[in-house]
Amino acid sequence: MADVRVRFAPSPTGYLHIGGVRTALFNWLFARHAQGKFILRIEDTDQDRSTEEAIQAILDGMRWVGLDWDEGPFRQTDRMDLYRQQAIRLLEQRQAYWCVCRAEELEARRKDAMAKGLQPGYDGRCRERGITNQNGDAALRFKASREGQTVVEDLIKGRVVFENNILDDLIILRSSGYPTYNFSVVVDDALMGVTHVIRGDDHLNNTPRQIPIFKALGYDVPRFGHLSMIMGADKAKLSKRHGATSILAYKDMGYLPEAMINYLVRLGWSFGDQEIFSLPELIEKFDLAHVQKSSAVFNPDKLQWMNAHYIRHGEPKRLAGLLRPFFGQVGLGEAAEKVSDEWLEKLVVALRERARTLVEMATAAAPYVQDKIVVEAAAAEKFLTPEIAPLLANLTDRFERVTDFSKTVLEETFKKFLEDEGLKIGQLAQPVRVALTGRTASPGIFEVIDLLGRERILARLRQGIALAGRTRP
RNA sequence: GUCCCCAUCGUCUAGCCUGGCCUAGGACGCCGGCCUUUCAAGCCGGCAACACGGGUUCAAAUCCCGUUGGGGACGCCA
Repeated sequence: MADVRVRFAPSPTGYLHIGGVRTALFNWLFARHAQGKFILRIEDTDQDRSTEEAIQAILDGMRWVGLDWDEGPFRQTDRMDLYRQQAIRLLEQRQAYWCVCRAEELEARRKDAMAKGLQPGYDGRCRERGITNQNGDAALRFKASREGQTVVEDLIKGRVVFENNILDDLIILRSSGYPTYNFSVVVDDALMGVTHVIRGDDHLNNTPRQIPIFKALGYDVPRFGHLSMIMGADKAKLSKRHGATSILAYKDMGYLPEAMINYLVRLGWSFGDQEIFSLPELIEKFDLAHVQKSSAVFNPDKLQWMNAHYIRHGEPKRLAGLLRPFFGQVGLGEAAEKVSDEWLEKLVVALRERARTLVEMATAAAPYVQDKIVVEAAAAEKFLTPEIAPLLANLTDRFERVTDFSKTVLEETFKKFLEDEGLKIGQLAQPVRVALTGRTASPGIFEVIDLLGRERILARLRQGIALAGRTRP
């Protein structure tokens, strides 16, 4: 077989959403697996709705998840001559004709037909009129066959048969001279040598309209594979209503691209019981045969679990770098600037088991990056009691006398203190935790100590003693 | 309305093509326990599904038909 060539062809009429990324991912994986080419093509023939910002957002999104392309990004608006040439060829071959029906008329007729329960398609009234495009404002229609069947041997759905009599003559060139989707895709897929068209389910009905165009133009028809859609919790096609569906929104919420990829690939594709896949593994194992035919509901909980997994197992150094931009978002921007990369790495190691997103991690980092903390009232109430005050004071004295303020020495000092006082670690760890972090939950107490450093430990211990010793109502 | 697609725990799925190994497996979530300096993580256990009805067969989650349900498409959008 010829070398595999696939493409991802989004239209820049909005941001790149989850569903688009999954389609891109499946194409990308298919290409990488087959050592073929992955082409990025921007379908911007809708002059009214396409925007430069959307193109940028698509590119940024693709880069963020790491889906790199071998060719492109091509823009259809740069290829107008090609479509017009091909369209004229069809006209000359008498496989296309000019139509002077007005858009408004067509719309009215369509509504009328729908209301009467008839097929809403174009009735073909200009089909045999032999109109010449004298005024330059006619649309060009493809003359579709009304007989026989068009069969799609879909790589995912299997054999799908369409009766040609349900097809109408679709417009391939608008009166503006711009090609329509169903025509430009065919021309581009043919000219770019695309061998496999892997796209959303919502295009399955377009396939029997596109196949005859490939044939009329004399090109090979590519293989098709139609992916089921991703739905929201309400089982409707994923849209803005379902909250953050822009892929970049997930970046901002503190998700890791590898978690996103891993989650998305499992939405419709499986390899036995396996859930976690590295990228090389995905490239090696991905195939269309194990792609689910039915649609899948997007499950934020599982994505979050997946993200937590990658945070826990990720390389601390990289995570630390990814974490930095999030401090600003949680109001720790200034405090975090003073922090060294080395220290931050240590912080990541301490926090990664309890953070599901980078936002959560940044939030949890507050007591460690800030100089001053506010002790939660309930925590102080419960653990910073008058009885604990002297113990805290004695511990502080011991810490003050320590000259080598290293984790090991501090831990030894702490344990020695427990021994001398005849205490179990559980009796003192919680009060100390509350004094040092202001919270009842934190990483291991010795990790906390290691993170804070002498000055802050002593200051917070003293603050804790003060809180514990105060008289209460 | 017409056409097309789909149908296993709440959700993602394995199994289906090539019927028996299925008392239907895994994962997320949920519940309980263990571990434990807290919270997590980890480990162990639990709840929970073959949409329905007909066939075919010795045997059906698996094959066939129908019903129901869900989704998508029917644009001078893509």
